[in-house]
Amino acid sequence: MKKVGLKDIAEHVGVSIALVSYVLNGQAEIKQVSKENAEKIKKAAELLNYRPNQIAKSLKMHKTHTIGLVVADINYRYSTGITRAIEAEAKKKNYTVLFGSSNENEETFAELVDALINRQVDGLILVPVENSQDQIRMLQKAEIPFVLIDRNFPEIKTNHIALDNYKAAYTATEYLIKQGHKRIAFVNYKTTLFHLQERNRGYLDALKNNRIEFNAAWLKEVNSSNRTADIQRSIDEILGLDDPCDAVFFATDTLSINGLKYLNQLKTNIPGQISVLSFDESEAFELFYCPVTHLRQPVEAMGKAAVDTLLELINHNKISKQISLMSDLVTGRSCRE
Amino acid sequence: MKKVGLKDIAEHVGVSIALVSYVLNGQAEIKQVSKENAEKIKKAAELLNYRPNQIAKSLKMHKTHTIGLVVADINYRYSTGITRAIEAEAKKKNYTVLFGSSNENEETFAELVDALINRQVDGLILVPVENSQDQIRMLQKAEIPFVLIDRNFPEIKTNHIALDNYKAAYTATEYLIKQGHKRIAFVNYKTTLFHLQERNRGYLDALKNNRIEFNAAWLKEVNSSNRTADIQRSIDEILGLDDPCDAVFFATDTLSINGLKYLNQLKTNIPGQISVLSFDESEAFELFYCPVTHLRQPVEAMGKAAVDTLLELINHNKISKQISLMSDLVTGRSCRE
DNA sequence: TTAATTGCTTTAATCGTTTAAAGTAATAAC
DNA sequence: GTTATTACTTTAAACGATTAAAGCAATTAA
Repeated sequence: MKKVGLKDIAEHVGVSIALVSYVLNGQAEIKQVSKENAEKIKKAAELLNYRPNQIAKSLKMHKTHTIGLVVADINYRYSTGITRAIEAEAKKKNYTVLFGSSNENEETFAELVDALINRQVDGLILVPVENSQDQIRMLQKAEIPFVLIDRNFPEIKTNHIALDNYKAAYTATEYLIKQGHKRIAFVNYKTTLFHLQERNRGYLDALKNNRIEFNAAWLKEVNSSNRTADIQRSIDEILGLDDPCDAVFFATDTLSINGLKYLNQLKTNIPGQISVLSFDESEAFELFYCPVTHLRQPVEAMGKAAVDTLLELINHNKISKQISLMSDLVTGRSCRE
Repeated sequence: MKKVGLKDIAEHVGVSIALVSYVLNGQAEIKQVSKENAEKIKKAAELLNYRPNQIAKSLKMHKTHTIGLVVADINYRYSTGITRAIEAEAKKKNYTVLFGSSNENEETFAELVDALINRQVDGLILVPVENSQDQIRMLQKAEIPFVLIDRNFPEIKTNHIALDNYKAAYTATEYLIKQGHKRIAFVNYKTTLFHLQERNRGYLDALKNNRIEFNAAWLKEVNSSNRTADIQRSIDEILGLDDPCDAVFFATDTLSINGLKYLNQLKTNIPGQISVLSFDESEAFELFYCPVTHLRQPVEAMGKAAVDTLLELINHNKISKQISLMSDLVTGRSCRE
């Protein structure tokens, strides 16, 4: 079955292609197409099962009604949540989402961004990876509409939407302190990513402002390429201190899932021996024998904000938005009361 | 910064557009372009930062080098796994993946398929939802290359790639029997989806062939729109029998996660009181106090097979493939030994 | 010397749309 | 009866690429 185009409808009805185009684009009224022809054209389109060729339309209109989304890793809970939220919002606005996962790899990230641009997406929503600054600057120079989400680079002025990571970490740490913990460990990735560093800062400031003297052995930085081993060593260390830690705060869901697995292996009693708190969410947290207290990110709001901001940019409004959102502390039973 | 096209390069160098196109498509040799011009053209393309407009190319070539993927629900573990696998394989073959999630909704499914076709994807990989038969038949009539994955309709002859669900359920049930279980419950969704019904059949046949008399109270069918309550009632019932079940086999990860949550709430001892086995995988399974024994689907192989089959369809037409894959039983500690 | 060949380049049609501009026939105005 | 207006419809040029086919020198062959 060969593809039917405007031409086929035009021939079938016996009018010109233009007329068909007008009618099918709802311009029948303003182009004063006769009711008779309008009717015939609609019928024929239906009959022949016409489907507009978006490619041709895009070429002519210089608009694809598509936005590109690059997440850091599709296996993250955050990624599926944000993808769903962005898709839902985009659909409402009649946009399609083209999607890719960089797997935290700088080159894959660049390739994806390139591929999306070549496909003429109208704009991009990006979760940038470490060292992708040049790529971001390139987008700015090329004047391609984009918004960063989840992460941003403080040295580059961009439109971005992210959690207030400092405040989230601060609040959570303070929560642990209020629960009576005195020796709180913080396990984070070793990274230059600003949003994760902000979590360190929040943790440290909360300790300081609550007059808890920080012990350098409490802050653990895990190398993502050696995650499992590093986490195990970190946990061994914080539990093996002369004054062992009585709480551990994980900076991401991936860290805590790994960590919990090891704590299980050690048959550690949570929260009896040590309290656990984590950033992000995971279905595993609910299923854990003591549901894990965690900081839930407002992915729906983020997704909506990202799409809305991007569409403003696409529609030529020179806007500058840096949106900061708050996380919810979802209390489980993994923290001593 | 305005977009640079072949024309800009041609003007910059002082040659025709055709020459530029030949050089940039690696046809310099066979079109016998002079080394001098070829060199100049390449330099100019670099200098002007030329990016081919894939939209224009697609229009001309009637090929977008894009495949559309519709998963059932991006929140399923299966979906992220298969998406990743398909993306990786597609990338190897130089295809891009356009992606959507139907959320198990028939209309959303139809809309997504439509949108992808309008975008002129070269073919589709689909996880069809309940009652999407008409949509599938429409694709066949329109001769659009597609392959079904995970699920299929026995009444429609299609190319599809899926687990051997019967055998998987059979093997797992038999495993439980071999471990000495006598009263094995099976919790599935109430559905017309063939692949889930096959799981019922495998469960039932395993009982029969092992001379265990089936008790109708063991087979529970959960309504997905009332999942949590239905699961809880099911579990109450199988535990409340005169002869309570000593094992429960969940037909999907979503069912077992919900079920385990409730079993936790009841403070049931797994596997002491009841053994648990599940289809699919989940990070929650690993983190559960007794890692959950489960049937892992070979998503990488499936993704590869799906892409390979689809590309064959796209390129050479007329093949017929029904690929059946085997699952692995990953043994945790949730089954009595 | 003329014709054929080789080496390289340009012309122009095409893909399926959109849309300004021009065309046409019927009716209304003067 | 001529001109203007109205009510439609068609023509044709884009959009940015690909690629047969044609064009044009310079070289070789007859």
